[in-house]
Amino acid sequence: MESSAQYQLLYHRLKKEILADVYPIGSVLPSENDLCAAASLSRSTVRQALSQLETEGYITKQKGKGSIVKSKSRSLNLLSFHGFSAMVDKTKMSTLSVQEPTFMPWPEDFPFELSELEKGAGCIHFARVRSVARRPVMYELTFVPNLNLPRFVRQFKLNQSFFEFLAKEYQLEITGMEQQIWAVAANSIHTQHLQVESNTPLLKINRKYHSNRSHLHLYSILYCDTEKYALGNTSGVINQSL
Amino acid sequence: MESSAQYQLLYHRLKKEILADVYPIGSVLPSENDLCAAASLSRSTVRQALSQLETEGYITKQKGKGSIVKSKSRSLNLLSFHGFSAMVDKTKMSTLSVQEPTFMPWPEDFPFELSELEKGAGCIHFARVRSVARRPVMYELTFVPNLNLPRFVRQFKLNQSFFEFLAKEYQLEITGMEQQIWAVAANSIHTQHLQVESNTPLLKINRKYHSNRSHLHLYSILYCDTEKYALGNTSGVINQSL
DNA sequence: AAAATAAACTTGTACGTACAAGTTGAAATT
DNA sequence: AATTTCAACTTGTACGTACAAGTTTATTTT
Repeated sequence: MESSAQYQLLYHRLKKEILADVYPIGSVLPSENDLCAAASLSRSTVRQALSQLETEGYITKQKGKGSIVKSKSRSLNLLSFHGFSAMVDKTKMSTLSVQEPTFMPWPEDFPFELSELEKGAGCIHFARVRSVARRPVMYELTFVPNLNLPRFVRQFKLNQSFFEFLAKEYQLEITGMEQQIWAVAANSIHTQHLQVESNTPLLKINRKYHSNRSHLHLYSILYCDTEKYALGNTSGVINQSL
Repeated sequence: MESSAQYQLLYHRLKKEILADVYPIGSVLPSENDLCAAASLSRSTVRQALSQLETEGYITKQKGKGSIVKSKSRSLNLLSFHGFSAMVDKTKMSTLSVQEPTFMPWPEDFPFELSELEKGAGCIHFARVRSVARRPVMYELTFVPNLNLPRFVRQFKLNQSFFEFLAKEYQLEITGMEQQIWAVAANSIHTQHLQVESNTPLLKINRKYHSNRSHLHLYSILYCDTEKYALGNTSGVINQSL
């Protein structure tokens, strides 16, 4: 962490504590004045930290009441499976390795444009199948340019979170992404991995992730069986008021 | 406009001026000190307005340089068609009315949960087909609760932008949305409107839009033929957890 | 002329004060 | 006991100061 600003330090601390359930969802954070006293900071500085938590969706503030913890992450938004009414139980999710991480040249029909830097570096590729309640729902192909990611092939285990691994091992954070979405008919590869009949409609998503290393992008190709679980996400600033 | 706060007034003024090309994309806003002097405000207040413009994606700030206009809207991200490499020519897009706006009760199998307020109000419904280069690509069903939207049925023309109409007529702004996405096989209704063969894979998207009126939501059901054009979007700062 | 330096900008961080306005619960009144 | 009132919270808005740090332009020096 190289953020030396006081409000950034407080922001990170509060975010960690929210994620660690020190302040569970629905609970109220200490008041601004309490945070001032505890951290020996001015109210302006404390408010700057809280403001960042608010814009990132972790808390909502209510005049007269306080700062209420809203959610523990805003990234569920990007790629989460939903049942028809309730969120899928995370304990029922599992990941199967289809292709262990290997170093290889970029595929010839790679659907994304690559920079010269990326082309020259070659890529690391792996593939996984995600299941919910033992039912395969997503077949995911990931491609990473081999740029300053030492020991990746050996150290990354496919059953762990890819993004968390990148953050912990390389201080690499995902800052944004572009995606394109199609509906396609399942071919023989998909029928095998997703256990669906041929020509079943599948969601195909091509994703390019941007990171805090300006020239390093990650690429994913996803095939999703939405027969039972829809792919859901949320975007923008949503007003609460349950 | 019922925002009496000074920073809100400045925020709205600057936003309008950005949209009106007083400050085109890439240009630099007046410096914070200039804005202070011009509006007789303190720098904190000016910074609060600029901060809001920044989090909403209108400007980026750069230390030492200034506030640079980034984009004129943040909602195009939500729904745009892409060709394989370049954006589709907007002049080739057209809209066909399938169902003119009519007042009706909510459908019995409506896929979203409705509040009691919305249920009681009934809904306004209309449907459109969007085409790119004379090829139908999207069949869109829209449902709006009949809440304080006078003259809607009479005044809204289906070939105009729905969101722009709401903004201009009712000062209604879209602040966010939730969506669920499926891949489905085309049935007889879709084959008719989208001119595709039966069982063609289609993208189905259910959307709930949130607005600046906290109890007013808009609902859309979309069917997209992605044979030729993918549905693309970009999302800003996101977090890990995959 | 070229390079180093300094001055004059810009935004970023951090401190402080004061009061407005919404919420809550205890105290006083009925 | 029920209601009203008020005090003690909470966040929101707005003002001010001071300095740090990045960028650009003008000046001075080489």
